[in-house]
Amino acid sequence: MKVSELARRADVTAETVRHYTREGLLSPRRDPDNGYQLFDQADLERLRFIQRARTLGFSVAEIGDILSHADQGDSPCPMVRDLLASRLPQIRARIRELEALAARMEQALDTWAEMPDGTPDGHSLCRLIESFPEATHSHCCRAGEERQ
Amino acid sequence: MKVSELARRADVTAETVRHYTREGLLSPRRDPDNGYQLFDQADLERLRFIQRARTLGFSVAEIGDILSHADQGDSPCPMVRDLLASRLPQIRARIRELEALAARMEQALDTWAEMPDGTPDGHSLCRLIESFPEATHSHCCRAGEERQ
DNA sequence: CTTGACCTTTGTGTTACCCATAGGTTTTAC
DNA sequence: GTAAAACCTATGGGTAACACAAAGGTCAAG
Repeated sequence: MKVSELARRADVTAETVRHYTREGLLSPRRDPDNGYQLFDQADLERLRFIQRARTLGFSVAEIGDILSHADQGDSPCPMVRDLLASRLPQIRARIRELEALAARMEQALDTWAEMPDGTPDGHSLCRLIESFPEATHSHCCRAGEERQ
Repeated sequence: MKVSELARRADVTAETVRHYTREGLLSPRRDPDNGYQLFDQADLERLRFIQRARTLGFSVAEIGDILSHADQGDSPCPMVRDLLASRLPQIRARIRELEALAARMEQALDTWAEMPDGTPDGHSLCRLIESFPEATHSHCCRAGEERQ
């Protein structure tokens, strides 16, 4: 099957398939006539494996390591477990950061509900934000990013 | 003051100051002799404003909008409130995603604790991940990224 | 006068893709 | 039979918020 068919069967975009191929996670044969990439059933299973691993929080690079380990006949399972175990506390920390962010946002909205809109007077840019307490050096907190 | 001093006073890196300057959030004077960027007290306050806004989840581009609004004499406060109000549910959604991710990771680790490490036999890449149920098309869930 | 500490600009890397371009191929429809 | 639609290719640029390295100018101290 060609790129688009593989992509459809795994419910990803063709671009994603090409991306994984570029990164070496998939290695399709080539049609000698036209140079098209040809995937088989094993590639589909491999792609589904990649998707499952992604939902477990593995990066594409990590999955590449896992796969090439497995391709060489080594069991990647210990690596997988270690990666997961070390990632989990990071995820938990990230959740706490975002909860703190949400709390700050809510507190800000509550506080500001009672405040007038300040027209900048040259001294204050936006009293809403200026009145907000400076994060007491929490070093680990980044603002929330969102996708799409 | 020069870049490094401003950075030190606001507890950010000099690179961050240069970044904000490149993006137009800061507009230092230039020393006519050597071309060095010169910041004053107002820039320091502006930078602290930027930091507070960042902890509230605003992007650098959004803060740029807020600041140039304010610089033109318009009150940015309604914009600020709207942005925050629309961002908050996204943050909450992100938190739910990460909690689901953490739960999947824990479930995987629990399940795998009782499983042997599988050496790949050509059919299974890694039983640990292959045994993991495929995320039932949750479309909105990305794996967790972390910083440093 | 030479370190060393600072400054400048420019360009590259990070993550996981998405999108645009330009052009070749295959399939379908009239 | 041929032309348009739908697919394929490779390449390069964009995203967010910086970090970092390179190559070179500036400045205070010893």
